[in-house]
Amino acid sequence: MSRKPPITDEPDTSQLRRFEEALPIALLRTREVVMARFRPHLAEYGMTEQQWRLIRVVQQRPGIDATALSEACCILMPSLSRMLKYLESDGLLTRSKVKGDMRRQVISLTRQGKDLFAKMAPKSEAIYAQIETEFGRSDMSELIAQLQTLRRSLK
Amino acid sequence: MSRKPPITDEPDTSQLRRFEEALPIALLRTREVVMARFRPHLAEYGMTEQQWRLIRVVQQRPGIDATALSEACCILMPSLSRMLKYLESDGLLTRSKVKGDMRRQVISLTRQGKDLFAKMAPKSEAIYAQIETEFGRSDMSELIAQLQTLRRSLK
DNA sequence: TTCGGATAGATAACATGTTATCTATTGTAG
DNA sequence: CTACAATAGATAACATGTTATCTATCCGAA
Repeated sequence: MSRKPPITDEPDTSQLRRFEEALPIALLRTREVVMARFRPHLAEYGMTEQQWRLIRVVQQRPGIDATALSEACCILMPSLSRMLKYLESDGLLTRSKVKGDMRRQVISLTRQGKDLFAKMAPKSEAIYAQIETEFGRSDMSELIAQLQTLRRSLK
Repeated sequence: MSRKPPITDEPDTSQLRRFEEALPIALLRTREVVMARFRPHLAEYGMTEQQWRLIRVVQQRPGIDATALSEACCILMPSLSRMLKYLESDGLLTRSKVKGDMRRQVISLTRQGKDLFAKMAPKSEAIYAQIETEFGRSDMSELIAQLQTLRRSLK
């Protein structure tokens, strides 16, 4: 009696529950539900989720270099390079070389980029607060803490 | 004394913590750390994360239709259409029309698709078990439960 | 000092994500 | 029965994700 049944055309109900409950898909689904709240707001300003993430980080850390921005935004360098090119040509941010290390570049928001952030931030905050209210403020911070603990466990 | 300070070139440290701790980025980072454990295994078989997710669901639910597969895998229909086209031409799955509703199609694994699943599944399970061990089995199920609770709160 | 390794960023190539729209079919109110 | 809305899936167009590779610069050991 092997514990591995033969592969057949029948549904494998033994693993169905496992997949539906697996951590990676749970993280993905949850993120979808959360981001669904933000998407209409982002769409009003023609921003993608990633572009907004990037703008926010540069607003908080003007003069950040590309590598640190990539890490902070969870956007890999090839994607980031493309995005910076477009956002720069759209006039939302500037890139400048660093004296002392000609490989690096530092990034800051233009006036237009700062204005965009200022226009979008309040509602973005409001949406986040609403999510916090619906889920529960303490549950929210507990969840975030657990996620951080998991990351530390696996690193 | 406005609570909204003027926008300057100085780092806005008041919101830095918030972004780093925000739920969407926490979910993203955590998913990255988890998936990093699976990627080498997937790469050995030339599978992307999404392709493997799809294969697993079809293995568990042969005859599933495209809409249900899209929902189960968290892959939007336009992406799914492309993937099914390629995976079918690679001989890993089949699509067939449904008598009674000519719009729908049902999907099943070919022998080759089943063999691929059978080859990959054990190590995939082992990686998952290892993650469970490092984080803690009970913490893991608690986290998954909390994620589900959050999804229900927001729906 | 110099040469080889390391680092910062860009680019190529292909896969997937996202929104809008399209076709074909099905269900339904009138 | 018919016109119309709804549904299943496909396609277009563009943005991002992912791996591999490339260039330029920096750094450290011989």
